[in-house]
Amino acid sequence: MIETTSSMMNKLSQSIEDSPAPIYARVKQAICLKINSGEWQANQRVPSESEMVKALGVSRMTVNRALRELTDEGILIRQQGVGTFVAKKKTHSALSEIHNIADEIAQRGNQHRAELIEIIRTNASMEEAINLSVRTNHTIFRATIVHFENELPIQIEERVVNATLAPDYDKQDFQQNETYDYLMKVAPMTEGEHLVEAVMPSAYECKLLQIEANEPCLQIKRRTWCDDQLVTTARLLSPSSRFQLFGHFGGK
Amino acid sequence: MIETTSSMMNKLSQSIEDSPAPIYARVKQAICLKINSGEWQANQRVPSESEMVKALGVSRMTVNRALRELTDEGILIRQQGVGTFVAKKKTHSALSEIHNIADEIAQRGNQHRAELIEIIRTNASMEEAINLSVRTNHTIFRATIVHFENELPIQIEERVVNATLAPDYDKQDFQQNETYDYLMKVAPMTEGEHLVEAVMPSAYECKLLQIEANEPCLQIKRRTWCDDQLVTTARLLSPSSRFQLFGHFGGK
DNA sequence: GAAACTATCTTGTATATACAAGATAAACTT
DNA sequence: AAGTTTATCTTGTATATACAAGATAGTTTC
Repeated sequence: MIETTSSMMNKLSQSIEDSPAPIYARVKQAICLKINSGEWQANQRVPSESEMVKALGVSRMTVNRALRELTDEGILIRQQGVGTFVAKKKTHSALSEIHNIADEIAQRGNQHRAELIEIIRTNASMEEAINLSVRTNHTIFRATIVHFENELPIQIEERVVNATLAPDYDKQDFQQNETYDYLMKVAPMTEGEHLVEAVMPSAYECKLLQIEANEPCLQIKRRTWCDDQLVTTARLLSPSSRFQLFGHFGGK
Repeated sequence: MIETTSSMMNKLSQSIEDSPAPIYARVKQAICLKINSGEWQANQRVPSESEMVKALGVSRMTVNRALRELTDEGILIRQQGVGTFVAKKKTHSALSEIHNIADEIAQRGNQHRAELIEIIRTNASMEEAINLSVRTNHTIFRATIVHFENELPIQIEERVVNATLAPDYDKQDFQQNETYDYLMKVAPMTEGEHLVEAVMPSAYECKLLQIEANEPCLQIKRRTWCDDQLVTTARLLSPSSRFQLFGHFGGK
């Protein structure tokens, strides 16, 4: 069956019903929904601007902005005189998916164990708590955890958690690494960023990691948000001999 | 001396003289020039849209597009009802994008220069040439390049290139970093992977990078393919004080 | 048949206009 | 003096209109 343009637009017009978001953003959402649901496949052509104008009842400039921004974001590909097409999904680096070291270790078939060194509940800005230039004056948890792979220390986790969003963080079982699942449950991460550096560990950190003083470490600072609210920040420190980051891009 | 708005716009109007690029792009360029030259400092307020309209003789929507895109790119910060400000310069690299250090440095508004230390054409397996467990028995180029940001060494690039796919690699201008464009031209990368580690540089590498012997470095090993053929492998070494990896996921 | 032209589709840009909404300082009221 | 209103600045969005320019299919011309 050949899908006609009108059938392509079926639910598109319903999905931009009135909501607080601006129109161009709703148009973007509606298009993303079509793509993510699989209804609009990669390389497939999407309706032209004028068709969307007719179907959605908005002006062409509004549709144009939505399509242009999605093109900038790599979701669509446009060619003057030809049309607009769904871009192939970019497989971005596994770096963005290593949120949970326990899962990674399990995936390697090794045994994971976490050791809670310290956890405190305090009232401090996130900025004070971890050097990532963020301002929130909430009650926070500050935890230090050491992760083991087959009883060998592989990572120090210094985590700061927004206690307003995750009030029961300290009641989780740290040894079984329930903390990650708990955080995802109470405040599913919608946005995040990380900073990767090479650093020399302090003497105390060397002791925790059971490494020589001259071994460099990979440090990952990560911040994750849920709907514009900072949920948690983390500083992850791993000795280079036991931890590497691997990423893959392009291809299938 | 207080800088008046009119003096802020002095050369701005001259710099968008007619050229092939669209007007909004020329407005963006002119603003970037002001920022990169240091005339508009970080956190400083820039002229309002209506002021730019008057000064440049273009419509407000065109100025708005230029400012909006620069905001999306993290160059500017806008606040409704208040104004537009120069954002603090970000000194990190985007991890999700393909690495071309020259472009990244240019994007930061800094000057890039590359120095070719050595290039040889030889017959060896890629596996021998760089320790990444890859087998190809082709003729290869092996080059060592040092990249400078504002005359400060920021990265050592040890590159191995498949000479069958890129026969004229050694004829490119290394100082101008034509090599990246050349590789993309002869064998557009369709797939790649990278491995990130923290390492201690050798004495020779410290000398090339002009750093102390105890400074850890971020090492990125990268392999890129074009249609299942290995095009090039690279080992990129950057001192932690001058180079960080940055990644962003989720959100818009 | 081949080349040139044309109509018509597409996206890309530029403009004027309009109103909404956030922020701020001055003016006003109590 | 303290709070309220108002005027006015800012950015944010939505629209209609217009023309430019790339691509393509069909038509005409030679």
